[in-house]
Amino acid sequence: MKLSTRTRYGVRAALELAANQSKGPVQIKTIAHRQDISIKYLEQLMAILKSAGLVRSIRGAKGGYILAKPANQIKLSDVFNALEGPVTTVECLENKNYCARVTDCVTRQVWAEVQQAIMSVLQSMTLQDLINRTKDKKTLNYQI
Amino acid sequence: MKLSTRTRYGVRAALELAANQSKGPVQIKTIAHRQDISIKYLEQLMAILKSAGLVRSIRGAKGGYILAKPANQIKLSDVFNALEGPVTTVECLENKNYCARVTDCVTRQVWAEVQQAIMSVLQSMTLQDLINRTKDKKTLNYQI
DNA sequence: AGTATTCCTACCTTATTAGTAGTATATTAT
DNA sequence: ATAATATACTACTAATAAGGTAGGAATACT
Repeated sequence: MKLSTRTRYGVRAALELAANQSKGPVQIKTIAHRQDISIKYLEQLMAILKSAGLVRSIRGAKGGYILAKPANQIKLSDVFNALEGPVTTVECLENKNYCARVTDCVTRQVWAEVQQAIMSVLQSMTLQDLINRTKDKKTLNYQI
Repeated sequence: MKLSTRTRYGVRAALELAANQSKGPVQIKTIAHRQDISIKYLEQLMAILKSAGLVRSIRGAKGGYILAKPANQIKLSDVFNALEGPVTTVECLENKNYCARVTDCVTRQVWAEVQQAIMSVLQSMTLQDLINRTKDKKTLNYQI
């Protein structure tokens, strides 16, 4: 049940944008450098966040990325969903036709509860909440 | 954040044993057949559960597997941990030396909360609880 | 025009998951 | 004893996904 680097990197990148909301677009290379992520890889992650409607891009010189909405309106679950896909611990939670026993399968219920537990945590936090948590606002202290 | 078949199969196998606790050992091939799992693959999963101390094996003819403890003393988190490894959403939760910023990293706190949420669900259920949940005790209704 | 940036798409490498195969070892029943 | 029935052990293989590279096209600012 490990988190993919995709999600971890993506959350960190989103936080970088959140921290710089007032200061205009942030370039991929800046984020990549600050967070120690491959530029080319991050490029792809940003594209995912963009198509999920969480960030907006500005092309060309002096371009970069900005959040598409205020940081207090972006829940961690939004970022998570975009990058990790829906938190579907098992196939049959998404696709009811996956298995005939769906209606009263005990293990399915368990995994559903696990999934719900994860989502409640992630839905309860916005990017802004996380920014507020950081003690030293200048240097965002996360690198996982 | 998908669950591996390893864990899914393992939980189902453990439930088969729980359901047959009073009736002596259950053979791998029986479980494999009932749960539609490859015999050879399940063999390996049972070995993992065994080395985790959750089941005991009886070799030779009329042998098979039984739970090492009463079903109400085996938490789902035990089975999960054995098969999936500790629910470590990120490396630094296990290994504090993994990253220098550990002490006040915001994202680490988030993943820790997620991890805690998952564990509380799994720790709150025993195999017996799940058996009790099944409506029709004869045919264990799970196949995910 | 020139430079800086995102955009797009294809590729590659490595790790993990899921599964197979074969043989050795232990236990029971005959 | 011997045959039959189980697990135990170890190695191999195939498929998939994760993580990352590469190159150039499109766009926008100066």
